[in-house]
Amino acid sequence: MKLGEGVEAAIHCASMLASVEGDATMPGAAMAESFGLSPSYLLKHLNMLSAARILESVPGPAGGYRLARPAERITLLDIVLAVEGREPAFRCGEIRRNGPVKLDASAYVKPCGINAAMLKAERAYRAALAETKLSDIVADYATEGDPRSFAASCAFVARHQRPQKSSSILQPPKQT
Amino acid sequence: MKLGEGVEAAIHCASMLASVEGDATMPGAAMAESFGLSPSYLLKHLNMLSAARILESVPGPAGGYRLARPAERITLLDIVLAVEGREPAFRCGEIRRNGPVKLDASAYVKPCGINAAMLKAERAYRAALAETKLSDIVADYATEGDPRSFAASCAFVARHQRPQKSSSILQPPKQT
DNA sequence: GGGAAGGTACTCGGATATGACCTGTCCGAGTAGGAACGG
DNA sequence: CCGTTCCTACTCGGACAGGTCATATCCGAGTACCTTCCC
Repeated sequence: MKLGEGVEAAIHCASMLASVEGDATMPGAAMAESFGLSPSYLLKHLNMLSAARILESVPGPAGGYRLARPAERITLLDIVLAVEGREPAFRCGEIRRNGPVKLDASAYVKPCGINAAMLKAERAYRAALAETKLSDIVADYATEGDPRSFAASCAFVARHQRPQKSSSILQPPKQT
Repeated sequence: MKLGEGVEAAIHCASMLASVEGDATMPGAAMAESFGLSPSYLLKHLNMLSAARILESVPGPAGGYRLARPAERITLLDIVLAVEGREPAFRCGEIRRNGPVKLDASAYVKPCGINAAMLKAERAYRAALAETKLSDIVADYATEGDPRSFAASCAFVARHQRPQKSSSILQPPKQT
């Protein structure tokens, strides 16, 4: 019953990526600097998020990461499952049938009651995570959080985000 | 997000101990044999349960383990917390303040919204575990489980439980 | 024969090796941008 | 002056060590029962 600390980093990065405009990207090194983490290690978790289709990665000098879909359609459950794996925390090893007395396999067709109870609790856990969207986190941070911290985050995002070439068609790169 | 397999063993042992009569005890080695586990390792988990006042241990040749209170007053949450520890699974490292830009400490008085959301989910998890009593597990096993498996468990308990000296006053040990 | 003392066997309890997983780091593949060169 | 080519710098991605915790095991402390000895 212990979550890796990569979960915290992943959620923070995702909520930061929710603040970038349009299809602009943000390098993983910038986010690592923002949270005081090892860049190479953070890449590992961001890679898991992109493998789960939560983030998109763009290679190249102007590359980075961005959300693969709007923040309203990303839940905390998506992020936690992507980083920690989709298997339930409690795995029934069916130790009840490991005893010396060997019963017929037909005696174990009914699922283990303990397993059912543990999985019911885990469904409640996942349901609570699923009803919290990433947009809720961002909105709560904007309204409830300290204005100074929020302003600093916005400035950091504006400084490090990299607009993409396709978006530069909409906005001419230079006005002369 | 992964529970140790000792949790499963602990719950199975506790539900087995719920079937012993009165203040009789059952040795840990018997339960280890019943589930095909390493006796020495199972003792470790049973020791944690007795440290949490869920089980009582009696040393000596007629010793063993028994429930410290009725099964109606033991929940799955008690067992899980005793084995896995009481700390929440998600630990907020406050990485938001680890960045290069140093804000005043007053900017972080409000708790992290991510931490609040994760803890809310964990409260739901624990609440679901807390509403399942050990007596429910046993009753469900007696009614829903396979009769052959239930009979085998009862026979195993009757064969390995050790009545205590104080109870032998109520039931004379030998009838001649 | 009765009681007491000693020995034995069985139990739990803690201290000690081993292994797997998470953590942390490094180097390589790929691409966009810019500079240099030729037309 | 414009287009093409090459180069460089920056990015992600996967492969490689180290640390920490769960797993597994062994040996010691303690107690009840049994045997033996003494009265």
